[in-house]
Amino acid sequence: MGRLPRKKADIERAALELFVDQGVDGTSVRDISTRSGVTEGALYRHHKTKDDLVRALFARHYAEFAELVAELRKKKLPIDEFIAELVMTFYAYYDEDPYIFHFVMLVRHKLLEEVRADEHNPVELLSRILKRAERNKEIPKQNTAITTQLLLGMVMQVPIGCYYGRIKKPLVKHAERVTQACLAVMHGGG
Amino acid sequence: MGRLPRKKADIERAALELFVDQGVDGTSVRDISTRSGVTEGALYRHHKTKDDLVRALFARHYAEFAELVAELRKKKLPIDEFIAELVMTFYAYYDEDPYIFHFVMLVRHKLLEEVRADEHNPVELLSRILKRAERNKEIPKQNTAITTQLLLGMVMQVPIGCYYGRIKKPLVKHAERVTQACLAVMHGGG
Amino acid sequence: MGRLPRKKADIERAALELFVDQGVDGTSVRDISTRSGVTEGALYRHHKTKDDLVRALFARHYAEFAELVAELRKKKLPIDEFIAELVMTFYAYYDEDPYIFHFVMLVRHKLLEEVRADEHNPVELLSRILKRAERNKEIPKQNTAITTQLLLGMVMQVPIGCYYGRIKKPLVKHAERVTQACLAVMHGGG
Amino acid sequence: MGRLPRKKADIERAALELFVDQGVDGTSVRDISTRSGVTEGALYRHHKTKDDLVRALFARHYAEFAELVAELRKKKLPIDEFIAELVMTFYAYYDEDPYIFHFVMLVRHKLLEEVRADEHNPVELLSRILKRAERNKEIPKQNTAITTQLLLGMVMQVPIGCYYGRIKKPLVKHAERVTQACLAVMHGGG
DNA sequence: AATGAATGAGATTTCATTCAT
DNA sequence: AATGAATGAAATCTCATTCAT
Repeated sequence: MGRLPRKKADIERAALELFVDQGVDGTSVRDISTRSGVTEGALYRHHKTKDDLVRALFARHYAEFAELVAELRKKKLPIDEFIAELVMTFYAYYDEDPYIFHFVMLVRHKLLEEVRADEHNPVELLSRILKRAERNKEIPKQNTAITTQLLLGMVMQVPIGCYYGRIKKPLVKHAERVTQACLAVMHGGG
Repeated sequence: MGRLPRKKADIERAALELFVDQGVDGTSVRDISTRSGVTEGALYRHHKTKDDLVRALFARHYAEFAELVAELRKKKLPIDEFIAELVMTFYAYYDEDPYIFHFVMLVRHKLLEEVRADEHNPVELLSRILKRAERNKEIPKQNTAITTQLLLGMVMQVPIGCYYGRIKKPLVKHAERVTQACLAVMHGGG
Repeated sequence: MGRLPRKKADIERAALELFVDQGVDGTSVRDISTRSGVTEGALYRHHKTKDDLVRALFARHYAEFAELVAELRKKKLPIDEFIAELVMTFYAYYDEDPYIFHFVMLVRHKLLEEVRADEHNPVELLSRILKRAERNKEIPKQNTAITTQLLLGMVMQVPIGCYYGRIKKPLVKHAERVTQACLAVMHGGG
Repeated sequence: MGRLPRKKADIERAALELFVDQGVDGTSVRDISTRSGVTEGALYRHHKTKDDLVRALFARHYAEFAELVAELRKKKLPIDEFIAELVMTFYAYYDEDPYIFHFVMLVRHKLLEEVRADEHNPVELLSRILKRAERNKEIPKQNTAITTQLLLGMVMQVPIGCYYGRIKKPLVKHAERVTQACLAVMHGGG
């Protein structure tokens, strides 16, 4: 066997962090190689292009998160509990590694189209959950498309506020407040 | 007799749209010249550098919006009405030209630091408004930093949902629902 | 207007000569820029890629030559005179600028497929001419596909021998001998 | 018990074919490893460098062919018979493995200088044979340098036509016609 | 012998900016 | 004001070769 690909992880971690801190276009392959202590060429053994690296990171972490959500769905919880657990799961995930969250946020504009139709897409998923809750009379009749965006906006903005130092870590401490807000919006109707 | 500097406007419009669609770093001066039908050199007649063009666009549109907000503040409305009008103003602004809205969102990370202390900074502004409302007992005691992010998240996410076709235009039609959600969150305490 | 593209010709000439002397793959863009006294980037204003430069040079010179042949065809000469003039035209062309000839020879493997079906393709053309001569009883019945290759081989090999110093310039001095050989092969039948 | 060094053969065969199809510079070590199903590093177990591989292939196959020609010379045949046998030998060689033929043609420019003085060099050889035939009055007085190129051109062009599908395999079937043409050119004088 | 990750030098290409026209 | 060729620096990517396993 050849050498173990010990530096692959270093490259990917450096890339992830730099992408978050400087943007994808703002990060050169040289930046990545400098930060990871690996030569530029090494990146290309593991990923065909820089763009491929971005896609691979996105796909991996997006899949990871989708897995968490899928597990949660299997429990068939009532809507309120589902939201509570979703927020908690999400924020625990964030607390463990904020970079992953911010990276996924950062590139989803470019790459999400590729998984748009995917039912693991969190937006799509939340939308379906809300529609079903509406049918089940768990929540009042409403424009669920809007509600989806409202909940999403709340849940996702708090980590962003955290990144900018406006919200204190750890996020899980705020999960209850956010959940409460979500329930208020959901049940408020419209 | 001086005719309008139409080319300048063409350049700036092309730049604005490309920046939104491809990102700032993802848009070359050549892209701008191609889309605007003006040569590359011409850009430098009107803006010292590409970065200057970005800043000029941001400053102009951000100032425009800040002006709207400033007018609103002068009215010294009760918190609920202020939120209602803010959302409405914001969404009317979006409906008039979504590109401007998305552009401002896009570059605020990079450029807002320069105006961070600015009280027109929407985050800062909303934060202050909420703190005062809390002091005035208009809303219950709460972690206003969190509430700020929650409201912001809701208000800003809806236009994004619109960009991706999940929400129907015009946005002003959804202003009431969003306002209602904001009030519920604000008054819900936590 | 902008600067005149004065250096475009320099770049193309340098490229042509280097391609012949070192091969296409053996010639770097830096080589071209050094020899032409122009920066590397300049090449990319006039040609999208290095490969495009190769194609442009080939297309231009191939077309030039095809034009010569087309003119010749219009004269509707008897086969012997046609061959005589073709060889003479070809060698005069070579004497004027040997690099062009060698360049076209060099890259035809890669690029000729794009013009394979083209009736301006000299191989195709010669083949047709021979078939018609056969039908007109100007030459005896034979495998014209083979004869085409035989004539082609003779006519093209002499310039190559010239390149390696085995044949003295100018080539036109040898046109008669080559013509004579062609006629012998053509009329020899088989 | 030593099993055959099959991998070495696989590498060399893959290299040979790729060199012909894509050129030497146009073929990377990685291409060779992919096509041969052997890893990149393995190549360096058998050949010091890529260039060494090229030289080894050339030397081996050139030597093979030179051997054939040497045998032929020993027979001291009259010029006409010599040409006939040379063409036949050459084409049988081609029919057995066209890739070898094309490879030798491809790299002879670069590598033949090392064997330029070599009397097995086909150009040199043919040239000497013709000069001697001229001295022996087997053929009329002529510019043998030109005649050499003419014969060479014919003999070599037919395999090329075969490569492009203009001539049908096997080549040995065309040997007689080519020989006949060679004799006509040789004896035609000039 | 074999593997394939990693290196390091260099190739091609991009691009904001300058400048002769 | 405008043009677009040219620059120069830096970006992305390639690739023969080495080396730890």
